[in-house]
Amino acid sequence: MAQDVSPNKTTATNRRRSRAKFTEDQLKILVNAFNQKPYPGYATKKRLASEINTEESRIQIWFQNRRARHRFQKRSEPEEDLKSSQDEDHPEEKIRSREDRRCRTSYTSSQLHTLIEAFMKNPYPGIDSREQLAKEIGVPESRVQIWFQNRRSRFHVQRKREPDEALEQRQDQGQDP
DNA sequence: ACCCTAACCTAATCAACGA
DNA sequence: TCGTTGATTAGGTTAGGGT
Repeated sequence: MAQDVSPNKTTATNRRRSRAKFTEDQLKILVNAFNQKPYPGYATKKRLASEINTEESRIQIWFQNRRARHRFQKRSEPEEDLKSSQDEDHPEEKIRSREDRRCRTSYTSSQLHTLIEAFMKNPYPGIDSREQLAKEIGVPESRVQIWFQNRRSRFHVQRKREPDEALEQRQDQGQDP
């Protein structure tokens, strides 16, 4: 698609975080945990993270990717396997036992100010920028990443809503759907 | 070249908190 | 109670590292 607000590549500040390589032991623990609970709560992710010595955000990403892969496979093989697997959700039971989320981060107005300013300069900060920002305002880098994701998403939505009007005080880098 | 998958993205939705 | 916004999800894309 021609939707390229994309990061300006080679700029050092837009680099991705380096790719993790899990050892077999680590993978074994992750896969095992996944088979028991594909939707772990925050406490579980935290525990796994310290167990295999990585960050909680890596665990989160790993589970997301793993679930996606599984769904894809299931689509290929719609039949088979019906009952042999363990557990299946009793909806009610599952909803009740919805695991804990990470508690909501609340930002001070000065932290928000810093974030917003950075967003206006570059809505797609790379790992280095995010880490620096995180250090500056004293929150984990993963929270900064989530903040940018939400901000971008809502920025896009807001834009669709108001095609015209309020076209006065906006400087954008020229992009139109 | 190709494959696998971590990293990253958007859009929708859940849910905490304050006015 | 309701709007704002942080957290989580589905589902898709980008890119690093191994073959």
